[in-house]
Amino acid sequence: MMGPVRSVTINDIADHAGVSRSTVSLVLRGSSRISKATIDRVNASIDALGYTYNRGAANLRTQTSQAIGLIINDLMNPFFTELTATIEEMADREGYFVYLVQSNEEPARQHKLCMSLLEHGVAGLIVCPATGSSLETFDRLHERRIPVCIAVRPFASDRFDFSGPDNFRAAEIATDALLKRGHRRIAFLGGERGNPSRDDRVAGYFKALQQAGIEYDPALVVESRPSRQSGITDVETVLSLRDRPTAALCYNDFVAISVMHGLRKNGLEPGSDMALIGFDGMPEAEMSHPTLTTVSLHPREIGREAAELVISRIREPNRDVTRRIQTPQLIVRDSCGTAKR
Amino acid sequence: MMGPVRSVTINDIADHAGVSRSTVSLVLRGSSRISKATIDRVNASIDALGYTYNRGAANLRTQTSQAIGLIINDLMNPFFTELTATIEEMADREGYFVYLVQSNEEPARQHKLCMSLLEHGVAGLIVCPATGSSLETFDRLHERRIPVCIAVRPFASDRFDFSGPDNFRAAEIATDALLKRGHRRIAFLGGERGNPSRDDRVAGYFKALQQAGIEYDPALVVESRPSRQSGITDVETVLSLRDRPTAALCYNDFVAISVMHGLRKNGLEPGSDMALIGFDGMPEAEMSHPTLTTVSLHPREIGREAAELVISRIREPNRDVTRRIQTPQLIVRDSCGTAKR
DNA sequence: TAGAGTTGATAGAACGTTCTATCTGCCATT
DNA sequence: AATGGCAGATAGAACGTTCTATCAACTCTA
Repeated sequence: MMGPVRSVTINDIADHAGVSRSTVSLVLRGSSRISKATIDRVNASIDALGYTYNRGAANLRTQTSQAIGLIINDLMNPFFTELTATIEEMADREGYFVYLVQSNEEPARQHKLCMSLLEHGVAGLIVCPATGSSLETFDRLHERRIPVCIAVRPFASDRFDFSGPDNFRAAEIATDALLKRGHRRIAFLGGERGNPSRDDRVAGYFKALQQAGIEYDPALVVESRPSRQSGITDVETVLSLRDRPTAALCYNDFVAISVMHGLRKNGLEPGSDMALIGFDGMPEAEMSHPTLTTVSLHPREIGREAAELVISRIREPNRDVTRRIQTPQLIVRDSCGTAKR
Repeated sequence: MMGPVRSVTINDIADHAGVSRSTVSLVLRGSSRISKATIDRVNASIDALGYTYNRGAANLRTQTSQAIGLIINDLMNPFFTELTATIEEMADREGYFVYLVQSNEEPARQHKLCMSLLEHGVAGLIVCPATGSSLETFDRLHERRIPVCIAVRPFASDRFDFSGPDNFRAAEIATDALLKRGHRRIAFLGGERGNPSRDDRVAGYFKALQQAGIEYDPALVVESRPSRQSGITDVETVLSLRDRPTAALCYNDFVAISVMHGLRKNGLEPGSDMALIGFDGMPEAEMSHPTLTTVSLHPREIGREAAELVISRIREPNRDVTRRIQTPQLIVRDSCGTAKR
């Protein structure tokens, strides 16, 4: 019936209210140099005509933007959604809007998304680098001089601000907790080589073993691309060894929960037959059975810092590069062998 | 050190390549009316100068946009993230970009987000209405004549396209499955009155009971705002009854998993001591212990249809309003009483 | 060789804002 | 009565694109 209505602009408001375009613009931005009477008249016209502010046009004129791009790896992972939730809160509070996208851990897609976000005119970017990220992407961002904060995984982070967890320390803490409970054969299940988070965790695990004087057994470190099922095969790999481990670090909480299923599938009880510790501290960990001992990486803190960093760099583009590292924290529950039931 | 670099524009490219602005614009859009030689020259200049396309300026000129706004209730809920993932895939395939935001089930926030998305110039909107949504929000959208698809929960959906599950049928299916297994006292745990999804499910549950000749007992229907813990108190409410239920429908899979914890906390075993069925069909349901019987609402299908509907309406604004209802599907696992171990 | 096409490229206005500079009254001061 | 200052409002250019109309240089045809 009705064709696409030509949108109501600031000019229409001006005509309707009998003032100039400039005046309407000033009213919209709450200028103090306009009289109460005109303000009221303009606002009345705005209501009457059903006006929507065209932020794109304004951004074009002012060469600014109130959007921040956020690239996460996986929307389905609560660690990233918690991170996202905090970033959105912070951004909102500061008057920014978040364009959220997921890279699916694909560097090519990540590159495309970065370019797309630039075209969409973001004022800054928070990127959780995909495993296998190419330097080219970040070179491009750097030469465009766009404020960027790298989050969660340190990649090319000497040139950009960074907010993330201390993965090395996290694995040390977890390994120590298992050692303290008397375990000598401890596996590390899941994660792919080349993913800096995973590699740092393996390094921390190695260091803790070494300090306890335990020889490192490569057969106990199982690599795999994390999925909802991967933990099952990961744990079966170490169950097939002559000398089985009595405990395992799992790359993240997802893997840990899937390892629980793998154990049950093989007639073993998670927690008592094999002690388990995950990483991330996602809320679901508390709802698993047995409840999951995990090293919380404080996604909300990481998100808060990342948002702060990118916003502060938008405002002050030339300040020094800064790194904010969150200290991880062990949350002891039932899966690490102190089962209470 | 370096101030904010004035961005490279189409004019700079034109100067560098020794052609006109119009020519560069045509090259960017892949026009066939430009000679191979000029195309190459222009592309060379684009690479040399490091140009980024300003989509905002183009949108202003063409009065179009390739962005679709998506408002979901809760980023932390896998049902919505699966929905989102499919919508993003579809949008991407059709050349659209998704602006994703969450309403946190707050109508006021939802209203603000709608207005904000309009200002950011989306071509269309997919909204999963928050519980307690005000009609005003949707009136505003309607008078602005912006293409809108309502998803998941039918609200004001006589004026807008809709894609969602058949909640009534879902509850009938679930209730029948429990009746077939011999249960007579079946509870309905979680969800808030006023949430159309929940109300439809309760109605379907009621209908199935009625058809089986079972009298409806209001004490078995427990209302609560769903959270990661709410199922615990929900189930404790019905455990305190003289005549306890032997089975329960849970408002969604989250609630169901939390109900499992509530049962264990009270010394009961989920599945054998109380049969449980959830709704949504989220991937975690397969990873719980016992594995969760659930009615899948096919979030991916709902997302696919929603994306199709909004894109088709962007292209053809005046076609008739359409509704796409997904038929739910029971996925039988261990929690409904057929435990195999 | 004049006219008609065709191919490739272009000038200038337009999209909806904001910014800079300026203007009009009015009041107070001399 | 002339001057200065101030409050409130405005005209016109500008942001980076695309669109409409037009142009210049060829090639083909009769």
